[in-house]
Amino acid sequence: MDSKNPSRRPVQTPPPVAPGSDASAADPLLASLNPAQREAVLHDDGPLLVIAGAGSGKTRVITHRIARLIRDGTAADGILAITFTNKAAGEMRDRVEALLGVRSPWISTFHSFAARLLRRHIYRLPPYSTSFTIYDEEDVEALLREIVRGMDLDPAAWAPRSLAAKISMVKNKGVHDAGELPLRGRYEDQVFQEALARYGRGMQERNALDFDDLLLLTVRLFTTPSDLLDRYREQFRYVLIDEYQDTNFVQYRIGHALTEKSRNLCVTGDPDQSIYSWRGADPSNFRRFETDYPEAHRVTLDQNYRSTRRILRCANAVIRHNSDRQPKDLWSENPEGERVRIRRFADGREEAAAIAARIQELNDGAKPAGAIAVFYRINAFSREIERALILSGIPYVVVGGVAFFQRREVKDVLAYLRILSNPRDSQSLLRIINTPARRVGPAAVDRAAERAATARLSILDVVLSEAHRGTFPSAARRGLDEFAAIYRQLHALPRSPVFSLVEAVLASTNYVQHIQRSEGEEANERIRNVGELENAAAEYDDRVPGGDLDGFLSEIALLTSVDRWDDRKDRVSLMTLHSAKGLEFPAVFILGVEDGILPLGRSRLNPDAADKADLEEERRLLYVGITRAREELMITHTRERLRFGRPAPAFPSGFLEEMVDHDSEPGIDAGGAVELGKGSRGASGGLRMEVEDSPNDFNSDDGFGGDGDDGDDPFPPGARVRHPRYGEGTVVGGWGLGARRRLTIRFDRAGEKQMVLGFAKLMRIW
DNA sequence: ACTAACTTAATTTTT
DNA sequence: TTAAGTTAGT
Repeated sequence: MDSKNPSRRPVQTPPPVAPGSDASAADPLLASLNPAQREAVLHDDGPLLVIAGAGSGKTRVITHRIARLIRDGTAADGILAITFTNKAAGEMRDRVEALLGVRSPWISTFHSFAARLLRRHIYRLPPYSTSFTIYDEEDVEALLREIVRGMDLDPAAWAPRSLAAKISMVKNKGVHDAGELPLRGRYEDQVFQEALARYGRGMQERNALDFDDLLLLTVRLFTTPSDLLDRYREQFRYVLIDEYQDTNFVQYRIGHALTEKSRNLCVTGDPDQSIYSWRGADPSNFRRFETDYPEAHRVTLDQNYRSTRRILRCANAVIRHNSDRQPKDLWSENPEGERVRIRRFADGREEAAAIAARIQELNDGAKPAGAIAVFYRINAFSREIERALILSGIPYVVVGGVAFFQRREVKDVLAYLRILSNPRDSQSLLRIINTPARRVGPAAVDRAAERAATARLSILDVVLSEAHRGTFPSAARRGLDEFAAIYRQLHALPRSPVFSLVEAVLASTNYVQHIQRSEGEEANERIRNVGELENAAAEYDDRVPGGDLDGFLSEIALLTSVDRWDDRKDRVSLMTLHSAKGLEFPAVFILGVEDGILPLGRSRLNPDAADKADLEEERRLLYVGITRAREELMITHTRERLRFGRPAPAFPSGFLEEMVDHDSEPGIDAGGAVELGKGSRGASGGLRMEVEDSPNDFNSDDGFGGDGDDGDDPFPPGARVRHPRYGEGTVVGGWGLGARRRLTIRFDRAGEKQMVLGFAKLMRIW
């Protein structure tokens, strides 16, 4: 974390000086490091593997190592450092510069590195050209939708989204062309192969790359015979890769290609924090590293400087339940700290209100809003907490969520810029050819696409050509004329500053007026967003000397969800657990820790749905969340959750029971749960969890509401319920526990039915 | 070709 | 609940 906000400065205390290391102690780059950290910083040539637990000062090690390499004679541009977010890259750059007062080396994400490399060299990989466009998910899905239509496939069975995911998975394994797919005879495989082939051709025609292409084509640049790889190997004497547990195979190959000769690859990470395997990340890259670099030196950092001991015990207790891991417990010399609070609420509203209330208390104490974060598993859960914070007048910022650059109005304006940059980007062209509306409908678009195909021209060429345009019906023709005029006017402008280009787009299209006309209440917000885009362009012009349109477009395409987050402002930060990776806050709230949410899916009622690997990744996600907290941690769940606007019963996550550290004194406070807690039936589970205040059913045998008749059962016999299909009825019996509980319900009209609580969309009436 | 009214699907997580 | 996609009427 950056230290601009004093409330979030790392709590690292200077560790004791290692015995017999006077020389080291005198070195300012080593003075504040513990022996293991020093070892990593001082390690000279050759591969280095740093297993760094949460809060163990990993970033410190990396920055100090870079600084040391430079001080000891390595040229700054002889070092390449890869981080997980652009924000982390920026902070690392600042830190290195602060340590040495020199220009920092090349630090960026894999994707940004690849984009920069490709801008320079992609001409070697025809038909791509330097002004390629980076497609985001939406662009990719739009193209796939077209392909699915073109292949006459059932759009339900071949949803663009899952198709995109599948394509990405394949690419992450290193397959780029359909021809490289292992051939099997199954119909689905053949269809997939054909779709992939069409997708590849479509992207090439458009001179467009998706996120995976950036990496894959970089590998291809390096493996296509030329002097290029040698040149970069020569340049990057040292390569460092952070968050190694979340790199994929293609990224591995990039790192390996660069360092196969020099052997100077340093990787840092923590297998317990691997949370992106769904995106192709492959933690076995650690193993691969040790195979490919058998001489690697290994350093483990397990002293935590961030969290209180209670928080750490909670984290250790959770992660210990993962079987697929090397045992590793974090330890700390930090104070014991406050108890970790686990709280249950009736519904999301109460949960949010309670969190807001606690935040208020913290604000009144020593913790400003900027010291506090709220994490959730899915973005949709930000709503309720936002509402509560607004109600309490607490300033907040949602990190990530619906990304700014994905907003419709922003993408429209960007589409004008993209078609300027890359005339082959027909996806962008089609987006704006009739936006603002100029009477160019689907029929005209189809026709233009057809003519383009037969004349072997781009659609833009057809639109720009007087001759082709003349063949359209008069209304569409006038619209196309108008578009062509706008395009020509914009095209004549210089490619920088970008700000002027944005202005020109807005002016020539009357875009703001268009918003006012077509949008109702949201018009103002959308206009504000367009204004923010102007700011972003101006800011880019200022910050990047020599930057042009291409640079601006690739930068915003590769922004990570935390990149736009200004952590210097004093606001509560709201984000997903995924976005929380790498961050830390004095106080952390994790909400919605419920079965089916965290772990997401249906693991408890339906253990087969999520396999063990998925479950363990969910557990790591919680572990990441817990270990973000420095002093205060509160974890909440509810008994009822709105699903698609309808209330549905919710059950505590199985992970909650795991938080108890059996081997040491209690660090968890599961008491004080509001209302409802009528007390548990017999705390028979022994010392499962220390509960101080009003005990709730954490103490019962399974951590869930029982099968009995007390206030803990959301649907006791006699309860009246409503079902969307069967109408109203009365619960007459039940069997089983938690979400798996089977209820027998006598419906007034439909008769008696058995249903599983977790699946049935039941609402209690009284 | 455009608009308004309808249906329906979606919730992982993100470069 | 909400957004996006579909259909029917102008």
